[in-house]
Amino acid sequence: MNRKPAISVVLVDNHPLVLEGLRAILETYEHINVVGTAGAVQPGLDIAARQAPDIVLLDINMPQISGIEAIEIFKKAAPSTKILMLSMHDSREYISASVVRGASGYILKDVPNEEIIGAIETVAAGGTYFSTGVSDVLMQRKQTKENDLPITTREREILAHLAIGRSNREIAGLLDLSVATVETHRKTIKRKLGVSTTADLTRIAIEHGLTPAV
Amino acid sequence: MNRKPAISVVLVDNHPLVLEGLRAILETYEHINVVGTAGAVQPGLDIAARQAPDIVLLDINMPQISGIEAIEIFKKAAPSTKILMLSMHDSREYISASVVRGASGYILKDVPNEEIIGAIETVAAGGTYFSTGVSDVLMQRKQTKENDLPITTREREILAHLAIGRSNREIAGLLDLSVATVETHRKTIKRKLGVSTTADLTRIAIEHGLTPAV
DNA sequence: CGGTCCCTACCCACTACTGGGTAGAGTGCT
DNA sequence: AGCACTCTACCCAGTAGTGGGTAGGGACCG
Repeated sequence: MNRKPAISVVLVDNHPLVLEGLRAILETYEHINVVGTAGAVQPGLDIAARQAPDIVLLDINMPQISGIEAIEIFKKAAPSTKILMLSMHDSREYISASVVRGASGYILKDVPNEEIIGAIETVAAGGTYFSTGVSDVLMQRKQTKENDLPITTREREILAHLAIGRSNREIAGLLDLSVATVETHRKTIKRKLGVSTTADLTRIAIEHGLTPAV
Repeated sequence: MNRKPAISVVLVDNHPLVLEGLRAILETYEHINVVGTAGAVQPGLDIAARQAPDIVLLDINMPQISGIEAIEIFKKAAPSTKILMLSMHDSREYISASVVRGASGYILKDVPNEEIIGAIETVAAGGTYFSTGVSDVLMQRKQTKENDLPITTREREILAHLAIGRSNREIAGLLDLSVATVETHRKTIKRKLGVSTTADLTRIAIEHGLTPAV
């Protein structure tokens, strides 16, 4: 059970409970070595830069700097360290955002202890690990992304405003455009998306996460 | 430090990490006695019914039976036991729902260990404990609820449709009404709510949970 | 340099929505 | 019965959005 060299792990989570729990769980395994814990991104970075651990277990929901944003910062501070995300949610956005930024894995906090250990071992060995269900989410996400909205940046911006009920005039005012221009964009968007009503636009905007997630 | 009789506590949380973390934290205090842990409501109930602990620490987010629903069940199974809710979120709905059902306290999982201990002591002594910020939320909630939307059922229904961008005609079709009637409702809603644009209606509908939470 | 795309902006006729009314039928309360 | 309220529905004049065009300037690419 202890043939491999020990895996060094740093824990970053703003919940003391989770930190304690993780430490307690991981310390029962001889081949896993918790070399530091941090309650926020910055102290975590300091530890990671000094220790260059094999793995950073990074909570996704943290105040100030979120775990997602922190991925790239950790990658710079300790390039050889693998990032394993910890989350309460199997949210599409979080998962794909993590993968895009270079995380090696994404595990949900409610999985059995053994799965967490398995994930750490897999990622330390250079692999990737995603909790059951997470892979499906990624596949779904990829599909959605591939035939993502075939509209331009400006149009996407206009769509976001339209979707929350703003009038052409309001949008024109906000973006410092002529009302006529907004109308043109609106027409183009509808033509490109093959819809004719505002309700359809709203629906599409919500589906694609354009509305500011109230 | 150990003059008081020990406080018996049962932990119920579907996250093994949180259970371990809580146990680790609480066991460092001599006057707190973790007499059982459970990963779901049902086993927690069995323990609580047998042990009649002073306090049940109950996670709010659990599959099948949520912590909120569990409050009343625990109250029945062990009437003398105080319920202290644990949550990741300072959500208005959760907090007020917990209070209404008889929880003695509500603490957020990201508070310092000392605050958790303090909460347990306070609740064991017959008091109530709410994490900083939670009280404010309760006050807010009361206000919001009291002057909730002053519109009729029918108007609320129309508003939900309007807020997702449906046209008067579409709504008339869906509800089997004359377009004129929908327009009248629309006017009444705007007058009652004191707004003039569709964007305002959308905003209000979202704030009050009328939009079907996509 | 020519082609393509994006962003901007306008014209025109048509349709939808707005905001001001009024009003009848039904319900519930006193 | 009288009153308040809700839901329904219409009229009218004004404003906003729609759907069909066209078009110039700028960026990018071969």
